[in-house]
Amino acid sequence: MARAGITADRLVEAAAELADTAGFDQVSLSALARHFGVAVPSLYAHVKSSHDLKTRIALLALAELADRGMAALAGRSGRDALAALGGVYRDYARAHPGRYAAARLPLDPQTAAASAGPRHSEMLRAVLRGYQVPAAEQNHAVRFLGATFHGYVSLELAGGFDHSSPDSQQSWSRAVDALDVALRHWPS
Amino acid sequence: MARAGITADRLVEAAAELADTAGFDQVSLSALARHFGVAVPSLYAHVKSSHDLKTRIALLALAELADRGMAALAGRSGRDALAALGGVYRDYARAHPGRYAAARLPLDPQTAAASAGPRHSEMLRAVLRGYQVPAAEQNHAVRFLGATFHGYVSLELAGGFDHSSPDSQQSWSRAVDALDVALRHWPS
DNA sequence: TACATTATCCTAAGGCCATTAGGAAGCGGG
DNA sequence: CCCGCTTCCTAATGGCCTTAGGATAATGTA
Repeated sequence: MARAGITADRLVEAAAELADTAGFDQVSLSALARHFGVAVPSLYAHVKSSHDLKTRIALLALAELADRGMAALAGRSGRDALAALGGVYRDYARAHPGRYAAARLPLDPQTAAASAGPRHSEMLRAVLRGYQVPAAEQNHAVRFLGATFHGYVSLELAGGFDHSSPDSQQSWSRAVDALDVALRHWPS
Repeated sequence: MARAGITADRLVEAAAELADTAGFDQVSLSALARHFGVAVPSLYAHVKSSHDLKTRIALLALAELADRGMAALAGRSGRDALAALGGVYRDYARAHPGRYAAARLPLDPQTAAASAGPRHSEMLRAVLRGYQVPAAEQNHAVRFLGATFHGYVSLELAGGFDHSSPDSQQSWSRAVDALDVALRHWPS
């Protein structure tokens, strides 16, 4: 019987692809086994469980997002950096909704610490360097930024802005402006 | 055989309770059948499907949230109204995480239109009455507010703020301040 | 009260999914 | 060449959702 040549990485890649096209909740070992023309239990040679597979998608998404974020932030500051980082999140979520959903998965503490998650906080903190936010307020501002980015992307992805004018691009632009204002006049 | 006295409402109430205590993803017809001491297919006399049940939890949550929001907004304006409405979302999500998760479920257009969803936009719009946001900017601001509220609550619920200082209450307070600033200096 | 209707509940059965156990077969190193 | 590791298989278990069709309790009516 010819081998299918499955590796953990190829599996995760295919799973991420499936998540983006069919929805994260459609990711299953069964679906992947069908995709690779293989029996379901065969996949257990590569991943520990269905949960393990989903966690790996999350780690992939967090890493891809962090890479793009770092690239976007390079050489930018202030409002430019803010818009660039926000744009990365938004664009990634629209291009890869399944991966983005995976990235919101709760991770156990060790996994989270070893993930690209910390890099995300660092990126938000880097954006703040372009504003005069007091040191003691940095964490608050990071949380505020993260919340708004995630919230907007999440609502947009859920289709919340689909059937009402004006189009989402304009609202996004305004949201970035509003964040810029809030950071420039950070309350203390 | 004694009847269990199940009604659709009691079913949804129990499901919502289960969602809050065990997690929304633990809500299943099986679990509810066990809870009521009844065979699983019996539940189909009251709900059309598992999806129908979850949708009803979402409608319940949206309605409860809207009721509390309306009550909190009564007699308040400006920053007070902003903080009150935000507090309703945050407190509800912390007290009823399962219901809050249900409320984020995508609804088909008719169901959404008949739900309490529209009341939520109205509440956000009511908050804006306390600020000088131009009419053409109202939708942008509504989306911005909704995104930040939801984003913050969502991250907090996922445990994102659990293991880092300072505590989430302070960050929340700052987030409300930041929103207030953004609305008072809305970019146009 | 007796009966018919309806709503509630049941068992049986089929399908999809995840997981474990244990066996066969490809593939590379010695 | 062949030993061993990895990959893959079948078989079996158990959980979930759903439909079909039958029995029974509650309700209203003659």
